[in-house]
Amino acid sequence: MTRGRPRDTAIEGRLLAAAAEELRRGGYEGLSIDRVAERAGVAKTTLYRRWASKAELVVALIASMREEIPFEPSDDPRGDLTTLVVTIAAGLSSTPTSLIADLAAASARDPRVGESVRALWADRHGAVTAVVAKAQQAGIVLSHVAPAVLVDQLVGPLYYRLLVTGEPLTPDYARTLMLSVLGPEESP
Amino acid sequence: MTRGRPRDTAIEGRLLAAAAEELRRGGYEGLSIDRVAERAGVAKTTLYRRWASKAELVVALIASMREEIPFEPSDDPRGDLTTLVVTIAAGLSSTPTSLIADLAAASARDPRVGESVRALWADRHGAVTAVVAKAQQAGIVLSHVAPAVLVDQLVGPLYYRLLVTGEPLTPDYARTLMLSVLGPEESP
Amino acid sequence: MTRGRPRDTAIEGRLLAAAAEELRRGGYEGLSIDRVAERAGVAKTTLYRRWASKAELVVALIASMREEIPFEPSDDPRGDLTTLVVTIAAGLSSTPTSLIADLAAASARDPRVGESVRALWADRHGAVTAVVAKAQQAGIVLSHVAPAVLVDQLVGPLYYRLLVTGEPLTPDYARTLMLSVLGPEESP
Amino acid sequence: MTRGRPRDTAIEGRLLAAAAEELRRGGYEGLSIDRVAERAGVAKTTLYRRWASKAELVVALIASMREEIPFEPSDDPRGDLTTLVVTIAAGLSSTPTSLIADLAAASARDPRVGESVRALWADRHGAVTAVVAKAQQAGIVLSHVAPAVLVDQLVGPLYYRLLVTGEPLTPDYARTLMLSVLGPEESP
DNA sequence: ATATAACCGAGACGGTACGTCAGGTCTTAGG
DNA sequence: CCTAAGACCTGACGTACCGTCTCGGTTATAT
Repeated sequence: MTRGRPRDTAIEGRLLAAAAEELRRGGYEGLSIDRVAERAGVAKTTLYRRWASKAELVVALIASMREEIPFEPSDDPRGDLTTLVVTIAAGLSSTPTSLIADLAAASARDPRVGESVRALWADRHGAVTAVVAKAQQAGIVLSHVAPAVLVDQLVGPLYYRLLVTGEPLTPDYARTLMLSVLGPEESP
Repeated sequence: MTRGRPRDTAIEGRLLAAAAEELRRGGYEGLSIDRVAERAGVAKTTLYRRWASKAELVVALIASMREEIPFEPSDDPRGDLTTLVVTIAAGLSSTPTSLIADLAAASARDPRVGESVRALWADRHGAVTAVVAKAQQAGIVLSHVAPAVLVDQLVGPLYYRLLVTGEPLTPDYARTLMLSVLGPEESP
Repeated sequence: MTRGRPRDTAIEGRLLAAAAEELRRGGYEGLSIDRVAERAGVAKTTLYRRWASKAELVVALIASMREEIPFEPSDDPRGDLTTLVVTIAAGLSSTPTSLIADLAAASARDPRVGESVRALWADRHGAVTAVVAKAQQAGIVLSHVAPAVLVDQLVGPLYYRLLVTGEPLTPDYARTLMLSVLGPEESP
Repeated sequence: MTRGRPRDTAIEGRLLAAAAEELRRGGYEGLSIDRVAERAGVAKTTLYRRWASKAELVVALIASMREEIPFEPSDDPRGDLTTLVVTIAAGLSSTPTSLIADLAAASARDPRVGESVRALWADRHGAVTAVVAKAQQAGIVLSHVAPAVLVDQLVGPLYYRLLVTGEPLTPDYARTLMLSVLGPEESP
């Protein structure tokens, strides 16, 4: 079925490592395909066989850098949600802002990149959505609005602060968001 | 004291106008210094005499793009807020997304650009904050969270959809946000 | 061993042809790298891959321009010499003066260019030298001076008029030179 | 008659000195008008008021660098001529070759420059012509050719060597030229 | 004494070219 | 079918230079 010389599996790792180093130094703009290939000791063609553009390379890079968020929903939707939002905020603020902005820009320019980038956030946001729905069913949360909207109001402000106002994403801020969206916890 | 030929004051305007048009079409990356100069009917050197790089040009451009949004608060904070959010959403969705993303990216890279860009949104967001504060005082809105956070939850989702999820910014969506944040209107 | 895509051999020719045309029109100063590349239907980088600067391009160009002048010595050295000098004069005056001057200037600046340029004239001057030597042996010409000096006195005035005094190089003038150097023809 | 503020006579000297230094370092191409003006502590306009172009500046510079050749014709045309040719050769070889070539090139491009440059050589060559004519009248030199042609054969080879073949201009060579043109001196 | 004309410094301006760099595609030889 | 190497195209970048121009301000001479 698959004939010919197989891909050297080690190459991908070397390329991503090289790209990571480049990204670390000069950001998205400072990342040069030529330099990445050279640093990895690989021909440019070999890189392009794996990712069709600089944007895709970076998407893959980010994807590889992201640690799986092992998330086990408990019986406490409110607690779960807080954990999730705090984790997302932490993840965002530990990534160079310009990178995230660049990914957004690349997404806006090229729909295919957009798809990849959205896939990048997908599981985090999916997890949030799931928990919010669960909370709604449990009656903890206002049910007169769609869960997607609540998610937007939990996660959107994080990106907003990051990309627009430039204010910091502290865990406290994340918890305040929770409070505002879910309302104060009822004392039993 | 030492003067020399004064700068042609009309040129700066023509350059910024040309740059604005370029930016509108192709975003930050698509803005070419050569084309800007040509479109303005000016030598490239004349442009570089004013701004030392593409980045500086864009900073100045953004600063110059800031338009006043005449907003007259009425006695109905809820109505005012809806108008504002819908207007902001309309403004955002009528601007090329990539441009907004590029501005965010440029902001993240260069603090000076960030300052300019934030100033760009300042009026609008300021108006929202003012009205939210007023609504809180009138008891229309939950008062257990800072007004700034409520603003984030009204405006943030707009940018989030625009830059991250790519979903459309309909007036309906804006109204739904309002509903979620302020709660359903009380029937008198 | 390490190959890569081979250079397109046709390109060099096209570039040199384009450069020759440019040189013919505007001399060294008028030769624009951008125009040469454009005329050759080639990217500027492709040109720079071959020659690192305008000067190097011109060196190569001159080297390539060297044409053979088929000259068959007869039994009549005096006639041969006249033919040669008249031909050289005609060649010189049909070439734009500024080009020749530019070549001289470039030669003076860069020894490598000088070498190329000298090689350019080599055949012609070599032929003159040969015939002069032959004429000396035949006793037609003064033998108390080295043939090289006589050649200088036949060819030098041509360049002198061209580059210094600006006077025209007529065939008559060439013949007058001959007469002065060889003396009047003896009537048999 | 001549109203207005008179030119500052010191400036011309400073400009020429600055230009000379520039020329010494980088040749004609390396001479930058801006730098000359700056080095002379003078505005560019002030320079252009004196010379209309870089070429004219250089012409004036050369003219200013040329020392008067005080030449007193004696009763010995042969000796006079030798002196003259040797002096000219010395003058030429003490000037950077590229400069002379550049002047020739500039002359070919611009007739006005040509005129200036020719004026530069005028008196030297005029002196040679005068002495040659005198020698012809005295019967020392072949009279079947115009004096101008003999001059060309004495002076032309100097420029030829300088600009074309690149061979050195030794006093010996100058004397050999003399010998060839005038013939061996008759022993009385 | 007061125009007036030409000077001077400073620097903007248009135009043209330079050489470099980046992203992406294509071509060849070899594994 | 992959890899390596590198040529190629497109297009932009920022710099340098030339020669012109437009200022404010400074001398001189001519009226």
